[in-house]
Amino acid sequence: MNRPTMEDVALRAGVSRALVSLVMNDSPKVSEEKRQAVEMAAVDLGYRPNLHARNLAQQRTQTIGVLVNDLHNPFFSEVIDGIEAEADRRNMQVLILNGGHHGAREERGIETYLQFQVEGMVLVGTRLDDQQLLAAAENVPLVTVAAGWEHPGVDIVTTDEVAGAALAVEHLVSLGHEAIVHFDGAQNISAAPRRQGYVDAMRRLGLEPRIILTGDSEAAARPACDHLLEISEETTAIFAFNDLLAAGVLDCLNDHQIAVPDHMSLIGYDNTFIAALGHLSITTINQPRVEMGRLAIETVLERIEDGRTEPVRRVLQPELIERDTAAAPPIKTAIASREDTAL
Amino acid sequence: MNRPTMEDVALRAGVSRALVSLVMNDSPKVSEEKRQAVEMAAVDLGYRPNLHARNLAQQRTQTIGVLVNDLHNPFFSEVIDGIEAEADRRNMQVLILNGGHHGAREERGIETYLQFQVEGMVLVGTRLDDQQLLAAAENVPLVTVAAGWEHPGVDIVTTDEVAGAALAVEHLVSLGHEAIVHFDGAQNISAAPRRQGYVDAMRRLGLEPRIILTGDSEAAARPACDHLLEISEETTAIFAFNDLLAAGVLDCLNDHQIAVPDHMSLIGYDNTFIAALGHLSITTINQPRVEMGRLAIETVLERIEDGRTEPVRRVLQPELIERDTAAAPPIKTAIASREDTAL
DNA sequence: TTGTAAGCGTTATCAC
DNA sequence: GTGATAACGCTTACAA
Repeated sequence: MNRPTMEDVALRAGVSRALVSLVMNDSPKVSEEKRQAVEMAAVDLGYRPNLHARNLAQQRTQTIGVLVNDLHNPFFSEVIDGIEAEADRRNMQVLILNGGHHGAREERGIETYLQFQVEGMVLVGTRLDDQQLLAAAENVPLVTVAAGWEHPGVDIVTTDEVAGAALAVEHLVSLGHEAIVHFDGAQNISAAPRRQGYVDAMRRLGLEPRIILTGDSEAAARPACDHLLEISEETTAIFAFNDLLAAGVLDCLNDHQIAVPDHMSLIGYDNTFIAALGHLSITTINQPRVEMGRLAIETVLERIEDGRTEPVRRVLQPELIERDTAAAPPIKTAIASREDTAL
Repeated sequence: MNRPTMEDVALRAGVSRALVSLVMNDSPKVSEEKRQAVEMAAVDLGYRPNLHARNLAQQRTQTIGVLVNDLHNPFFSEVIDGIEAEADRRNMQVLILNGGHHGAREERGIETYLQFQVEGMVLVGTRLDDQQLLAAAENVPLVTVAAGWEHPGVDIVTTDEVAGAALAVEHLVSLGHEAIVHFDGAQNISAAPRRQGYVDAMRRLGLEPRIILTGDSEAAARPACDHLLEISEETTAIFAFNDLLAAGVLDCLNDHQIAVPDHMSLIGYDNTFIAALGHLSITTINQPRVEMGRLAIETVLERIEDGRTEPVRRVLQPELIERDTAAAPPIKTAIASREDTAL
């Protein structure tokens, strides 16, 4: 026999299908007697409600679709923690789909969610373009986390990345650095605001911004770092697009016998657990990831349950986390003889 | 107006609902003319098939549920890569649910999948007990990855972790180590086989196993490491339960001014990107994670599509990855004056 | 090739 | 309280 249905349970309990439904949704208006009978029958048969039938009949799914750019990046998994916790609290089921860095996958993910009739979508760090975003937002409440431009119809939860980058620059300058270069995140969705923040802050402080197009992975660090050391003798600090990149830079500097932070300071971004690894201990910029996830669910639920219709933009504040890779620059003479005094 | 349905599309295209269905599932037996008409109507209306209705009518979901123990651990995200790639190739949709280290969440996840009518389930590193496992396996093809005991009705994809641990021990011994201690994974599902492999290998080589109950996170390393250094002067090598733990140990040794690998050798497990981080460069044991994911889907599909019924157990081989944390032990005199010669 | 009609397993609206 | 009965949106024989 196939999976038992409500009909089967009803038959066995000697009641009607509707009564079984009421019991399953523990409605108050059902006699204790019948309730017991139904519950027994259900257990005996190993009955399990069919979610599709339920969703179809109920015309709602209580489900929110989460699409994440890259499951490997620890940044995203912590945002998911916040999302799951809040969704649990609000009795919403969440589905997770992984973009895997692939635009096509992300598009398919959105389509899947739409067909699934999710009641809301949360896009975490995805790089969908405006058109795709808006197309999706027409059909369902949509909030982007750590990604995405301003758009009517799309809610945004993010941190002020421009300010975050400025924090890094200001910290380095306050330590006495002037020749600070930025290893930028290339096509990563957050690359632009961080670059912007870096450039603005440098200019504001009367310094010359210098940017090397790099990327957002550890591997991307090597060529950029090698290049920098080749062309520039005087650089004393690097502001890396993210922690992963910073880890790569650290490695490269190590190979080049350049001590951190004695001869080169380094700041990352995201404050993922990578930066916290004792052995690396990278000074970085924190984003409140769990809170971002929580807020994303809250925000999307405002549309679903409270019927909000104007877009909102929630911006959290980044924070400097001081660790061991940023310190005062070496005195000039030390720079000149970098080789001699290296680690 | 609500979401358009097939009915709406049919009306607009001037055909029957069934015809629309045929077009949607691009059946060959529909005239080019009508197909065009239907497609136009669908686009005009922004029609999107309702997955629940489809699943209900079709009596299948083409969906495999993946339940993963901990999204933070990079080990799991790579298994997921393999799962997604293979599922794509085989035209199966995968859903991901996160156990988040929580037994209760895992149970709920299984229940959700069952109600969802998934056609198969993949459990990655979960710690469900036998009873829960079997209960689930009764309803749907089930394969565990890197987790779970032998069970009729449950397929297993794993690596030979006993052999993996032995690999670590043998490598250290071949370098000349004798006083090798194991920091074990406590309640982690893989702790037992790795511990076993360590003990067996040590005994086989005539050495005395020494185990310190530790855990599976970076944070767990500190107390164990402190403890070890307090009680034992002669230890020359540590075999850590996993890379994360090894990273923590590295940090602790660093604080204690013990040079790695000069005065202490260290081997991790999993070969996650943590171990590969240039700055850490931890010698470790590799598990072919992507292949494990791929194989998991293949295995579950054998039951779904080919109707296999006897359980299988697919065991892949682990592999030693030599990096920079394991070398010959210091000569005896160096050990005695560890403090003096430290980094 | 196309249309008709009978499900798929629930929920929801009514009467009783 | 409880039971018919009509949706829900789609697929799938079967007929035409």
